[in-house]
Amino acid sequence: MHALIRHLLRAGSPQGAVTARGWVRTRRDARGFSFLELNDGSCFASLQVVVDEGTPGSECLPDLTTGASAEVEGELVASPAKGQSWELRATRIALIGHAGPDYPLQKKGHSLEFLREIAHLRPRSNLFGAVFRTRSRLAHAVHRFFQERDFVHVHTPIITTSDCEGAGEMFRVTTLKGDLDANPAADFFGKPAYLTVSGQLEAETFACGLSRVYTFGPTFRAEDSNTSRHAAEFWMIEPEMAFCDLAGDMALAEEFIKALALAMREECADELGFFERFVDKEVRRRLDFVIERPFQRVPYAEALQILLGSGREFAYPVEHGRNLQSEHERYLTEEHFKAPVTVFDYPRAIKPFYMRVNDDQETVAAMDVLVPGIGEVIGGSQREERLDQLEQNLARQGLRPADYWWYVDLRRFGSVPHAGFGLGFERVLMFLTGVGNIRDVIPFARTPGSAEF
RNA sequence: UCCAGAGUAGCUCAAUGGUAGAGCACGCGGCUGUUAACCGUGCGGUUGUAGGUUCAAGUCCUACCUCUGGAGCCA
Repeated sequence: MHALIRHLLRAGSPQGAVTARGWVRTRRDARGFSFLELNDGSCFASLQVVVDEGTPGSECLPDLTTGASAEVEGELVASPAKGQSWELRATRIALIGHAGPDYPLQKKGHSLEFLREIAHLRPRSNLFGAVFRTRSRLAHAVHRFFQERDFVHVHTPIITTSDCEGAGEMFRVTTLKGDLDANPAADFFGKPAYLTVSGQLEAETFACGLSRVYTFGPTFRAEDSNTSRHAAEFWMIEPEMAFCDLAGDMALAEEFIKALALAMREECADELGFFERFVDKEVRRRLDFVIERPFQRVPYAEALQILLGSGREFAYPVEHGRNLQSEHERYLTEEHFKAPVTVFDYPRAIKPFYMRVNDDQETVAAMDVLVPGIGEVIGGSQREERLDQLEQNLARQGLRPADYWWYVDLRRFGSVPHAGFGLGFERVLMFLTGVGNIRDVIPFARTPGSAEF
């Protein structure tokens, strides 16, 4: 394989006879020679190529316009000018792929909205190169975090027949034509099927056998929500631990967030510098905040007292039995505690059936991790492991135990306390990069009315 | 889905109801170990779509489409 530019730019000494391949960012012509900026996406920087008049292949120079692809052989030498320590002095140059004057990406910056319309070309821009290198490294960091702790990666199904999981509207998966509800038994799976909204219930079955598991895969919500934080298809990470209570769950969640922030700071340093300069000046400060400040834990009831006693006027009233609003969450983490915060023991009435009922019968062992700038990044709970209590919870929410027979079975055979949480990968990327729109941290966003690519 | 804002050249944006402009991109010429190069010059338009008001609409009115921000739902 030819050398990637990131390796060439890390050279410790001059090198003869190297080959670089990439896309032309810009060309500057001087008397008797030309400068080419060649970028291959392997790192943030481009390689400056110097092409003398008469170099073999230099007759293609007029075609080496912004966006064209090229191959350059030459010698890597120390650059005599400022701006780069190494440059490639070409001994042979060739055009690989032409890019005409209608190439949409220019040398100057583009708006994020415009780049979304050319999502097939935006990987060639500085910002999206940085975002997707970051996404790749952090995905790796996610796996490393769990693998180092003996978690087993489970590929939970994408297609599910579990309706009403309570996590939002679902996409129907069907091979039927016409009226889908006329005869569901004739459908491919013999009953209505959907794209998964969560792998949690399936992950619980594996935790109750392999002890510690996690999922990391695509998740689908058919909600007609049009915001900078929602996508119809996104990637979710859901660890699940047997023999674990809420305290253990919170500890893992806090450790996980810190580990990702640390990975961002240490393994994506170039990209972080770019995000800090051009995207969000506060991003590094937020990372340091999460890495260095100890997490604060506060029960929901106490959080309400803090909010009520704050003397602050909130747009939404603080009321027992209601979910905390984004503005409430941000007050707690940014102003009151000035630290990342884990709120736990939420009212039973606002949480789903699978969360474990506390002894007070009023609250459940649920927790949300809040960070500055974003609010909630993780939601999780200890699961209800007692058979009678789970059946009671299902009935209370109008669900039929028969529809959850295999989930209920876990409580009949060797049931154990267990707990887990869920975290949206794109939401975390937004927090770590400072990028403000979820459509810009996922390669090809699926949102209502939009699935072009 | 609700509320608000926006839609003018390839891109980013100007334009009191009265002759649609600039910068960048692109073409041509010049200059230069250049660095989002620079200087000159040229090209570039069904003003989102469809109606309406008016002597006259980019501008005012109505509907629709698309995008953005916020809300709800949530991850």
